[in-house]
Amino acid sequence: MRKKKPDIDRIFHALGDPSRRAILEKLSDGPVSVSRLAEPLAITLAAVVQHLQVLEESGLVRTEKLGRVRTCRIETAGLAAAEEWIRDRRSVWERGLDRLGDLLEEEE
Amino acid sequence: MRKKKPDIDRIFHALGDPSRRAILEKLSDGPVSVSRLAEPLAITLAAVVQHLQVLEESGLVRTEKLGRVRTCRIETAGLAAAEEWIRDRRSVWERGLDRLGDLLEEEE
DNA sequence: CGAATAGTCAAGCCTTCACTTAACTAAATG
DNA sequence: CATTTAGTTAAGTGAAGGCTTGACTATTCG
Repeated sequence: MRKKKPDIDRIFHALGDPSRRAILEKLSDGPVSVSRLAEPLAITLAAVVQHLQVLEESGLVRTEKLGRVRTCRIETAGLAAAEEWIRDRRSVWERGLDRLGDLLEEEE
Repeated sequence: MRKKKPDIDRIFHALGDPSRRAILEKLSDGPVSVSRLAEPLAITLAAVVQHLQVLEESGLVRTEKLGRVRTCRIETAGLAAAEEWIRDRRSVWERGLDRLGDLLEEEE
């Protein structure tokens, strides 16, 4: 059993919120400061900071503070983990489809 | 502007819950009845039914009732949409990395 | 220096959410 | 027919979640 999971639980929880996904979308264009991130978002700076905390704890975002500006960037490893989880579910299922309605169980 | 989303919102919300992901994991081995789905899950049948509703409304699962048994199966299109969203974020980011070869250090 | 800028922290407020219990319907089985 | 099996629905509860306000800390600028 592999124990070294990049916290799939926190990752998917973080991805579950639309504001957080919006942040990631913005961030995928490149590193952005917190207030710049907040600008288009119809919510308070404070709220953005809270989302950022969740994103950082889940490993989806990395931030770094220089002077009074905190710069945020996407951490691809987190996204990759989520993508992998999904791909796994899909591929197992599609392998199952090869049976084409057969009631035989798997092997392996 | 673009309205043609396969309900990314509901999909990621659905994926955000661990019980729901457990259901999907089980389902990726092949179609299963509701009560069989509930068996390993430390929650009530009623709770499972509710999760199933969320999963079905999000398009991640399709169900079909024959007699008194409802059979559930994974709908790969939903998973594919989520996977695509993630891949998009990643690829845009990685493209950006090519342009700006700025300083970034991996920490472990 | 004083003022503006960029964040941070802590309560508190609602709303949403997962889950339970309990009462109920419909189909298979003895 | 009576019972068990499989699922459905409704109502309620407690906890978590997203967001706001407001007070506070650093840093940069005129």
